[in-house]
Amino acid sequence: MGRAPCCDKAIVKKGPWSPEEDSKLKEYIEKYGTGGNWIALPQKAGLKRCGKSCRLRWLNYLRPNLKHGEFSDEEDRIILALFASIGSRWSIIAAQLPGRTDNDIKNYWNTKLKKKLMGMMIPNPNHRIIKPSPSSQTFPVAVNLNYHQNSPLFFPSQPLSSSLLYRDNIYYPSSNYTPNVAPITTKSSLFTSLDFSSSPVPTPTLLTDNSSYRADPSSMFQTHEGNVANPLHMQQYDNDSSQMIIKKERTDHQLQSFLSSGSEESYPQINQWEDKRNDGYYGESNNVGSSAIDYDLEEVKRLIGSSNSGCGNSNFLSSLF
DNA sequence: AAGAACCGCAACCGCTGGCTT
DNA sequence: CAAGCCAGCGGTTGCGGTTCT
Repeated sequence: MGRAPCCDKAIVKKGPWSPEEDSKLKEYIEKYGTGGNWIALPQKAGLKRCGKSCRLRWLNYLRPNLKHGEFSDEEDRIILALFASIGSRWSIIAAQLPGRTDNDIKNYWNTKLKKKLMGMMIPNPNHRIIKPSPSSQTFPVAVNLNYHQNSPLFFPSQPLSSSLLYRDNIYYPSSNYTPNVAPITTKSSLFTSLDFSSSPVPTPTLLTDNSSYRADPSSMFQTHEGNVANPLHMQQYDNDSSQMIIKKERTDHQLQSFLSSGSEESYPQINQWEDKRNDGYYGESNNVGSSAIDYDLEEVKRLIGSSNSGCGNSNFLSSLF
C-alpha cells in the first residue's frame, strides 16, 4: 500500500541553507529540472535535505526572476485588493505579482502592510454611512466603485477553480472575463486612494435598492451542490459600464458573527443563512440599526489584530473599497 | 556600552486534496 | 476501496539584525 516514506527525518539536515547547498540545488534544477518529484531530488542532487525543504528553498529563494526588496505602492494595492476579495490565499495573490512568492507576500502582510492599514484607518467624515430603517431586518448595500475599467482590483489572473470559487464565495461572470492585471492608472499612493476624501477614486456610493445588481443567473458559477455562490460576498464586473458592482446582503447578526469569527469555521453559519435566505427568511437580528462600516474603529482594529485567517479582514476590507 | 525589546524574514510544521498502490 | 504518500498551501516559529532604553 502507498509509497515509500519521502525521507528519513533522522538524517535530513534542517535550518538555514549554506551557499554550497544553494548552488548544488540550483545547478541540479537548472540542469535537470525538478522532474516533478521533489522527494527524489535531494538525493540525486547530493543534498541531505528533505524534498519539501528543497522545494521551499527553490520556490522562495533560488528560483530565477525573483524580486527581492521593497514592495511598490502598486503591489500594495494589488495585495490589499485581493486580500479584501479572497482573503489570505497567498499563492493566488502571489500569482498576480510576478517575481513575488507567497511566502514573501505573507511576511510582508504580517509585518508591514497590516500595520500600514491599521495606521490609515482613521475616521473619515466623508465616509457616509446609511443606516437601514428600523423596520427592516435586511439592508442590501451595493457599492458602486466606478473604478477605471483596467483596474486590477479583485481580478485574479487566472480563472479560479470551482472549488475555490465555492470556498471563497466569490462570483465571477463567465463571459467577457478579462483576467489579466493591467497597470494601475491612479497616480495616488495606495493609502491616499483609499482615503475617500482625497482620492481620485470616486467616493463609493451606498445604494439602498437593487438597481445596480444585474447578475445573470445563467452565468453564475455554482457550488458543488448546485447553489450559486454566497451573496454575502458577491462581486460582479460589469463590462458595459466599466464598473465593479458589489452586492452585499446581510443582517447585523450575521455580520457580527462573521467578523468576529475570523476563521473559515464561520462559513457554515453563512451557508446556513444563505439557505434561510433562499427560503425567503433572512435570519433574525436583534441589533438592527448599524451597518458593516458602522462598527467603531477600535472594534475593527481589534478584529483585524486578532484575526490571522483573513476571512473577517476581507469582509471589512471589502467595505473599505 | 549593554541588555531588552522589537522587527523582518527564512524555514519549519501541520493540514488538505489528489493521487498511487 | 482503503491505506498511505505527495505537492502545495497557510500558519507559526526561530533567529539574526536593528532600535530602544
